[in-house]
Amino acid sequence: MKFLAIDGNSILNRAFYGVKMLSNKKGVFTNAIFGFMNIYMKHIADVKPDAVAVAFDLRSPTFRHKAVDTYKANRKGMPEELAQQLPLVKELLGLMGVKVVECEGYEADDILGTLSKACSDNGDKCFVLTGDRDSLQLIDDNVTVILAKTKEDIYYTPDRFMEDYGFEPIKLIDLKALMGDSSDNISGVAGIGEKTASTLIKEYGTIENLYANYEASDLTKGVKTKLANGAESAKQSKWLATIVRDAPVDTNTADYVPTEQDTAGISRLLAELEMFKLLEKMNISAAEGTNSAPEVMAEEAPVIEAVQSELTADIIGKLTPCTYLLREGKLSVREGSNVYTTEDEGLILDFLGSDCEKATDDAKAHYRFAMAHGRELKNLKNDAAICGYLLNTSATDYAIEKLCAEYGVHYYSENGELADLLSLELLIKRLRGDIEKEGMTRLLEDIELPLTEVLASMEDTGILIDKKGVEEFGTYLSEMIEETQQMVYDDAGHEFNIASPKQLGTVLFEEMGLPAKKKTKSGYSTNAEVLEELRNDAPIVDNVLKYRQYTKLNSTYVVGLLDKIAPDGRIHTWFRQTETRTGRISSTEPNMQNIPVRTELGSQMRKFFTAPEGRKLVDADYSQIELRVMAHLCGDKNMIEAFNSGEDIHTSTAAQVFDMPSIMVTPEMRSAAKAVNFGIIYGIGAFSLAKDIGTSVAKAKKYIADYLAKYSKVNEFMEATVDGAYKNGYVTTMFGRKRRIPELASSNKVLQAAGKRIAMNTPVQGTAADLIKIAMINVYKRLKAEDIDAKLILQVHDELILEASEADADRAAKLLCEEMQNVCEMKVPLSVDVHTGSSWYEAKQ
DNA sequence: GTGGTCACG
DNA sequence: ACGTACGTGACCACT
Repeated sequence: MKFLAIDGNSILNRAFYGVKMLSNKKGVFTNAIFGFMNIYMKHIADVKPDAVAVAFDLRSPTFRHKAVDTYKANRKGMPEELAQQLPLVKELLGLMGVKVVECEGYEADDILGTLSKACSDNGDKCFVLTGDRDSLQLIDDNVTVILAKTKEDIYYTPDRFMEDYGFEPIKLIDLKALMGDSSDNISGVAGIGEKTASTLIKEYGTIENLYANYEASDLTKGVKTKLANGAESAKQSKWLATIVRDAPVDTNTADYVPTEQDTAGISRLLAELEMFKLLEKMNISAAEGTNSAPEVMAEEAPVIEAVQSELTADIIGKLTPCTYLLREGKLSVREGSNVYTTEDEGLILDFLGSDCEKATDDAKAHYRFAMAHGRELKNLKNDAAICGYLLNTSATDYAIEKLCAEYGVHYYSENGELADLLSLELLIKRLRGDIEKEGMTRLLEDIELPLTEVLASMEDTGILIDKKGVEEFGTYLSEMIEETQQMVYDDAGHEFNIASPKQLGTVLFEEMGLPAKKKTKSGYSTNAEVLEELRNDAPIVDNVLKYRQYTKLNSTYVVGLLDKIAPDGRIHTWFRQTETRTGRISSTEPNMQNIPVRTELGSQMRKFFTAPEGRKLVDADYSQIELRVMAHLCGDKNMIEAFNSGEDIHTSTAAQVFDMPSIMVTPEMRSAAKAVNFGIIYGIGAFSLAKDIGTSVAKAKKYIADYLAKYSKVNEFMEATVDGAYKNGYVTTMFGRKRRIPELASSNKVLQAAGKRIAMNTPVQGTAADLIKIAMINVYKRLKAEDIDAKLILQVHDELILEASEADADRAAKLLCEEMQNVCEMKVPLSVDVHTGSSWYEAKQ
């Protein structure tokens, strides 16, 4: 038989350090489990074993011998993030029918030693999977050690070992006895390192033989002295380095044949851990575990034998509150125990436009479907994806099946295509209850759900783009790219791919010998910040920067946007409402929230976003909304006063921090104050501030200290927010939006510091997001109510853009400005700049 | 699929 | 000793 023996601790450890930190919404870390399972599944597939054992350490204080109770004492204790994953891996393996082996007083490699010896004695083939080279001593004709490395695995057979080490595997023990191993507290022979030890073992084989013969040998005097002094230590080290092969564990290999796996249990555990990809990989449906999930009350299960019939116009008129789904042109509506279906477009539109209260899972798509046909979606009362998002802004996917698994809601996989619909009703009930409990009902009903229709309308309307203008700009850029590229080649003396950071690094820092300032994981850093510093050192640098600018504009904006022009000549972006951790919306395909504006050349791009003949674009943006939100949230008198004075906020900050009248503030002082203001919003750090304004860390520290002294309530607010985040595991915005911060539970200082900054930033960024969302809803409603010929078309976080008829443009601008300014009563005024023009470029002036 | 880079707020 | 400000999305090279 083929036996696979796995060093659980070693593999889990490798997985933990090799996979980026992951956690589920409850803050349970999962990266090691994830990595372990990937390694496990790969080797099951490769080895195809008949029997499997996973061994774990279980050491008692009386381990081995009192004299060596410091053994492995200096090995770092397991970090908490890893420790909490250990029992979960064992549980998972148990559910999979795989035997977990632990033995009081023995380490995992002792168990592997014992099992592999049993196999070897039986003539069974044994594969030992580990990340630890110590186990290579177990290799023999029947035992192959698979050494798991970061990039690849090495299958160590006796031949392969001989090739690498030049002696037999068993002599690895002798090698270690000489050279020692600090991580295992094996002292070895003082003064003998890997090189000498290896030579000695190749020559003498074992330490016994070495000690019997070394005195008469031609070894140097120094080595002889070291050996003589270390004789006792060598002997003890050999004993320590020897893996036990007779631990008291079950050595009947037949007992390790995996038993049947508990698919429901696996599904429940992995859903809890939010490891859906793995579940898929294991060919288990995410829904399988939920039928027996403890949270599900039997009476909550809906009637499975729903009466199915064709939807008719007659039924539509009589529908009471219902849930529905619209998938690939097929509508299914559930009302009580009835399910109605239809593929008739007219009926579907009639249903969407009916007065019946509705709940679904992707309302924005349905609004768009209705709008595209000049119809409406009326009385939409709930959306499962939006609820799922509000309850956990960090998930990647809010599909019904996953939400069911996550919230322990019954999922009727046996009911085929209607499973989602049957489950949706229960799901909505559950999610709605949770939203209520978490105090987010108003956020859902007054902000997110109404916003869905606004976003749908914005997507549906789109923005006109001057295709010809963009193409001409592209032609110009192509010429410039060609020209700049040639100059770079000339400077370098040969052609290469300038877009490859690797090749560029070689050219700049090796061939041309420019000073490398920063390194990335994979080589030299060549980003703009680094190149900017080298600008005066060589002409190639300037040309590379220009090349980057031109190619970025061309590929991302010219080519990228031309690719997205719809038949109506407009760009219809997708606004994502369940994407960001903070509550902002995002924009994709194309991203209309990062159209260039900061550079002269880049901003030309905005000239191609236009209003059609007879219409105008109206653009309004909040000024320093996040700082104003901060002033409101913390209630600092000085900060509020600064905003109330109507003076430039950065000048005002400089005046207060440097304690002088505004008129004395120099541009440098203002710019430093501006940087500090930004830093405050991001969760300040002296290092980054220093880098940003090009000063010393010490000076940056003083700026921050002076700032926080002047605005003491800001300091108090930040501290209170971070404290609350530690206590609750989440932070909230002014309108009750929540974001969980699992980073704060980490014992990794860097991660925890990042968690603190997230805690400080999210209430501010999130509240600003709440505010503009409310403004959008109000603007949308008023434009309709007042019958103004204008429509919202874009949102860029603190900026809203309307397209209006020339006749209504002024009214629209006034309305837009009013709604944005008056969106909410605050302790500071909200200031809005509004402009009108024929293009986005003009309207932003 | 990941990392580097760069566009925006 | 190490990394270094918050939130996004797109494109390219490379594995």
